Amino acid sequence: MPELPEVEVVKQSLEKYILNKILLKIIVKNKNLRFPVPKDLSNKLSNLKIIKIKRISKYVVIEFREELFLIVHLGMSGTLHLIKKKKFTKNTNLSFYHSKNLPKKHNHIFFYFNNLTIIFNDPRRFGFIKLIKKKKNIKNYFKKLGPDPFEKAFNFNYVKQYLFKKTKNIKNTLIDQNFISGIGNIYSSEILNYSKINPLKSSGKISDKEINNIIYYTKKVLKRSIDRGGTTISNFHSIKGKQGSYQKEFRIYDREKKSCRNKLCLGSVVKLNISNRSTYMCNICQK
DNA sequence: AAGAGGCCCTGATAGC
DNA sequence: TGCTATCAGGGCCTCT
Repeated sequence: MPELPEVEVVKQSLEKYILNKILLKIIVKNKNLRFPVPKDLSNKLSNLKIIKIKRISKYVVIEFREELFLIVHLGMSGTLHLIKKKKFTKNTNLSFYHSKNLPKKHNHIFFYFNNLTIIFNDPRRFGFIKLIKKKKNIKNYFKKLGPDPFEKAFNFNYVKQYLFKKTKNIKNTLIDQNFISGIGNIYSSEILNYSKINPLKSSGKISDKEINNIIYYTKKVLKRSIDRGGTTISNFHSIKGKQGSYQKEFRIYDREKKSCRNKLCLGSVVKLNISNRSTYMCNICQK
């Protein structure tokens, strides 16, 4: 699930359900995620109130009292699920499953609250959670990340300065978290198609007009996706909680051989392999 | 020292 | 049907 929009949706869901609540305990069923889950996690966090929930790039940061921060990363296949003791309602937010639809396998961590439980599920285990003490260490942990696309720091001067000295292709630069944080493989293709830029074009050769397009469409695409609840693809289970629907609006991603959706363009979608990852582009309008 | 590529892991799908 | 190969939303690490 996890590029910026999907993580933002998860963050908003968590705010709705666990902000200002007290965590009772954590049970770790499988500590072998991307990084081992710390042993004393439950001891450190039990009976502490959650006072803030943030998204930083593709990470969710849950702040507890006593300056303890739980960093959650969903990797490629991580999801959070909600079990409520009360009756499940249609208002139950995105990204959570009704208890009866909880996947049978790969439920690694259980976070217990008074009337609900949050479950971290991740088949591929590229996700992880990490505990950090003190605010200054949070800053330090994320110090290499580029600006968030919605921050003022993501502006023409910044992008121009960053790109002009780079030789690698613009697609790889867009998904480089040290440049901008939050764009991944799907949205990079979408943004470049809207911007009419060939993904293989050298970053240093991107024109001023193209820079403005990248900035404009990055915000536009990500915002639109957040509003649609993010993107849901590769469903492992047919019955889920409410899903994101941005995949219905894909203009280029996963549309190989279909026609380009840009206005007046008669091109068709080509699939490229760039650094061992799929990239989609129009064979006519993306120069 | 920037950039390319391998790798971590499970599951879905395509092709034979 | 049952095998094998390939691919999947990320990012860290190593090598050049």
